[in-house]
Amino acid sequence: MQNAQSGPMAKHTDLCSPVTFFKCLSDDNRLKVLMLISAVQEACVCDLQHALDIDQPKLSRNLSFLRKYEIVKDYRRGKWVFYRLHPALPAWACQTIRSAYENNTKYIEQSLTRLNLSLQRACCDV
Amino acid sequence: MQNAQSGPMAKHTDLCSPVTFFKCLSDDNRLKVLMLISAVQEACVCDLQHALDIDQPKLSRNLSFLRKYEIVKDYRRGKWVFYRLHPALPAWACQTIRSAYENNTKYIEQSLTRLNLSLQRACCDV
DNA sequence: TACACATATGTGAATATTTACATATATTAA
DNA sequence: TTAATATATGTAAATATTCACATATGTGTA
Repeated sequence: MQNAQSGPMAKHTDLCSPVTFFKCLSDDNRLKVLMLISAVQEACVCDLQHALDIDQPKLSRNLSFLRKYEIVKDYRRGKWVFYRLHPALPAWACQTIRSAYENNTKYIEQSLTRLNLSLQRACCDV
Repeated sequence: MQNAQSGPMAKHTDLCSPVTFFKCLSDDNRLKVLMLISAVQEACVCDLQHALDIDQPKLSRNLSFLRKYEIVKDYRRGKWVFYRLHPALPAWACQTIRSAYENNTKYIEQSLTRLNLSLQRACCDV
């Protein structure tokens, strides 16, 4: 008999096995979301959308993915939903995201610039 | 115009963009191979095969994947091929693998035990 | 209540990845 | 040279993921 194989995305039972965690980071938009949140602590959906320059349902899908595996947590404030790294995210995972961010500045640069522009406009203040 | 999307696996030009790196870690067998190598420095294919208990072509495919993106490097010694982390792997990436290994002992435990048994038998000594 | 804005989700098609099996290549020993 | 062992790869089918579009839900305001 063989070990468990990679197969489909892990079910909700093994929230954040290491493979599942890395699957969360293995998509361009998801990784950027995590890097951005790691950089600015929290961001609302519309700011992330500006930063990544992707359509709304696509971002929403990726956020839903990250939520499902408890990598991020959402906080609704009025009309807006803000995202942060999940408070229960293990330290090593948190550190992995931080270190990916710090060591790949070129990769995230443009998105971060856009995010900061969007934050300055403060469209989502409560 | 939208940014580059996740799309197919990155081509050989962007060796080890962070997304590509995490894609390498987002498969059960690949992640285990990397953890094992991180633990014992180097291992030959047949020992990895025993450790992971998967068929030979499947392991070979995954090693080929990791080789392609320069996460591991192969060294032939006689009939056997040994794998190590690639010497050019950036420190942050190396540290990410190490830390995934150290913080998920339960996940890799069984494979590591099998690997050590296989190493004791020393079937692949030159 | 009705409307507008922000965000999320259902669904099928498009696309990417993995698997399984057969077969190829490299090395050593007989 | 032939055989045996170790490892790699071609290929098509199976499977998983992502995309695009339409639409749904939640919240504040007129």
